[in-house]
Amino acid sequence: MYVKCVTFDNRHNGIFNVSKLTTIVQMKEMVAAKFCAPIDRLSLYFQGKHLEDDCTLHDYSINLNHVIQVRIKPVELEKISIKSESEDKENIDDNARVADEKIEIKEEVKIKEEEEIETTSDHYQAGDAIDCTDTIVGAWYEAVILKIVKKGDRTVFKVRWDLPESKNDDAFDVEETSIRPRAWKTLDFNDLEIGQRVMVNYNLESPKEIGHWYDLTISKIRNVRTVKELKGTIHIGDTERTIDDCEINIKQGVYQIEEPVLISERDETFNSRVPTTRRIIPAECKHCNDNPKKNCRECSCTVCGKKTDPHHQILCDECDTVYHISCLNPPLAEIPQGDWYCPDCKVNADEIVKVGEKVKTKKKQSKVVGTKRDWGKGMACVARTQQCTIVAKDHKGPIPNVKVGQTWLYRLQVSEAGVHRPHIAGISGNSNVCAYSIVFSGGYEGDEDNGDTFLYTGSGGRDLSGNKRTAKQSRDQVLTLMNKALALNCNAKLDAKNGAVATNWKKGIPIRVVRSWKAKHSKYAPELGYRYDGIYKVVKYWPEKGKSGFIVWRYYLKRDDESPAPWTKAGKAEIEKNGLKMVYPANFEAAQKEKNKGENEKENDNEKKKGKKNEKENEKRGLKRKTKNDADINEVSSTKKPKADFQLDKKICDLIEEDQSNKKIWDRCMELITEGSQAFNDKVMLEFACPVCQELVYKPVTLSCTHNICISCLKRSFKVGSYNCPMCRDPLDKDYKMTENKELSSALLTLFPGYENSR
DNA sequence: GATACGGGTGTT
DNA sequence: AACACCCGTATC
Repeated sequence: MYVKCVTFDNRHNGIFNVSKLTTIVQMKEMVAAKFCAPIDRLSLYFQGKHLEDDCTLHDYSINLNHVIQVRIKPVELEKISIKSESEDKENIDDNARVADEKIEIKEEVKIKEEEEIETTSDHYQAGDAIDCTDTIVGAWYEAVILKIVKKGDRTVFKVRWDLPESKNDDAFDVEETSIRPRAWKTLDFNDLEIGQRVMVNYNLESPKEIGHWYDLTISKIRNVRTVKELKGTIHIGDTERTIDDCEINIKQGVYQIEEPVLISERDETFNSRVPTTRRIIPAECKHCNDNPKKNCRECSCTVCGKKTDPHHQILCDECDTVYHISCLNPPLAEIPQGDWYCPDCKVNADEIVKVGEKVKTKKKQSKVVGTKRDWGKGMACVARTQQCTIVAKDHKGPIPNVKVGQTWLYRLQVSEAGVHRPHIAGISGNSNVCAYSIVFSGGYEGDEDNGDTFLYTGSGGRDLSGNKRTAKQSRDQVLTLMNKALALNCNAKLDAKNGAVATNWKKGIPIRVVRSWKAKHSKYAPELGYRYDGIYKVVKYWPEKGKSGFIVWRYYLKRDDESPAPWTKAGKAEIEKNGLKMVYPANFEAAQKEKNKGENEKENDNEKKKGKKNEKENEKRGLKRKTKNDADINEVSSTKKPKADFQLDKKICDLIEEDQSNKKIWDRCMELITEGSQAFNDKVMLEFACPVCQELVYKPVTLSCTHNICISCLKRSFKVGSYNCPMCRDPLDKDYKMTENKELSSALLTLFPGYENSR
């Protein structure tokens, strides 16, 4: 698998071919070589965690395309001066790097030395109860000012959260913009007005549950006798981020936002009006809702559940489970010094705690470390890096922007493209609706391929115990799950006993068919990877005793697609015309190139050797070229270099021509036409992405600032009082009349047929 | 929680 | 070349 390493300053980066069992030390060696930095000055981080030398990438769940941060520790100042004086021979690059670091260090020191002088503020003083936003959640929490200081020319407030357990030494620095006087006045629902800004409780993830306290600009009030409804735009902290159309749970109260008051204008009531209770926020333990009277084995002692005697409770350094030391077996007399692991985590005493080693391998994952196999170099278990959102998961028929003949190297990429979503399963569908797509891999005995028609076998009836993914038939297949789904595509009444024949096969529900290169006995399979072969339909299906002796369900599929099949002469011409190229995983080609480059530099290979090398490499990877008997297949000479002479349909050209208001954007897209339809379509999708919903614009409005927005997205934005272009903030009139750019609409819909179904 | 026509490495 | 083995992931 491939991972990317980047320094914090983004000055160095590189892609590395690693396996799950690659250790952090090995990783450091690779990084050191590539970044020309001494290994002992490297620190690696992943998602904020420091990576320990003896652990593996697997221990930290580092997967394909993940990014590891690299810190090159600066050398201490004195050392630099000695070094640069004594080692004049150091090359220029190195000197420059060292010099840079020197500056960095000086800056660090400067910040540290910055003096804090106690000062005063017009609006606040020490001891004030305030509300303060935090940078992570972006909500307002109760806090107290401890001190006001001057750092250089900045006024900084030293505050702490107003919690029973919070102490004065938990103080942190904030700017004046992040604080305001403590809210105290709850507003009557009947007094609320549209456009008013108030503070409410909202849960971003599950709006019905109790959440944190955010500012809200009210956009809708419904107040009838039985129903009280409040909607509006939630503001995240003091930033520009907002979320429109949030429905507020008003049971928690609506607070007035307090404006800062000059200290000179404060009256006696100012401090006394601060509420004595704290506002509600989500419980830390969902299990017991933080109820101190309730026993809870989740957030308290896992043995007795009692919340008593917190000073004698310990946390396992591995799994964070809580134990009373007296509840342990055998019990401990006192809290142990240093790391402590619970009985469950301390399975293998000699695996635990080397000095300085903090992160342990997780219980569930430790098994893999025991294997000798260099697991994880492949694509078998990696996660998707992209999601197809242009159509819904249950989309039937072709995927807009995916042409017949498109191939992908791995199933993962087919999934990312939205053509066939499951990673392994051959049939994608819903047992109550129909099947959407299948992969024909010829993996079942009796699968027969005649190109335009083929015999497909259902799934199931295999013993997959022992964590297997495939196996021999060991029992009868039944017409349930995906087998039933595929049967529903047939234009006939479902018969789970005897099967059925379509009355009019063309009227069946379309199925996207992907042919796998693993269908070794098929003449129609691609040489490598997975190829979209277009729409097929189920002509008939029936149960049958397979070679294994068990019943399997068979399906006879027939092609029903306007585009020529990829194995025909016309189909090959189409592929060439459209410039369809194999889709590789992200970074795959770059890493491959890198690898070849490295080897070529080493051996100073010539062009011919390079070619051979590539072939050899591919062979090693199991990507052998297939030799096949293609006697009765119309083949276009494969020695010819693929060249895209793709041209847009006249119909589309005319539609584009009509969309004069976007001429410049279309011109930019047209520049890519020589690279084939794929490149062109990708560009169109990029250029015409709605800045609000990030999808291809649907029913677009073209603003005078040239930006295109979905009419529904723009309406939503207006509804909450934002009268600007969402892209460039160009002001718009409150009464701006939104009109759909019909020309752009029809051009896009013609270019991406079926797209409107997903909107 | 069960299911799945992947994609690797190592062994026969 | 065939097979045994193993795993994380997405979907139902």
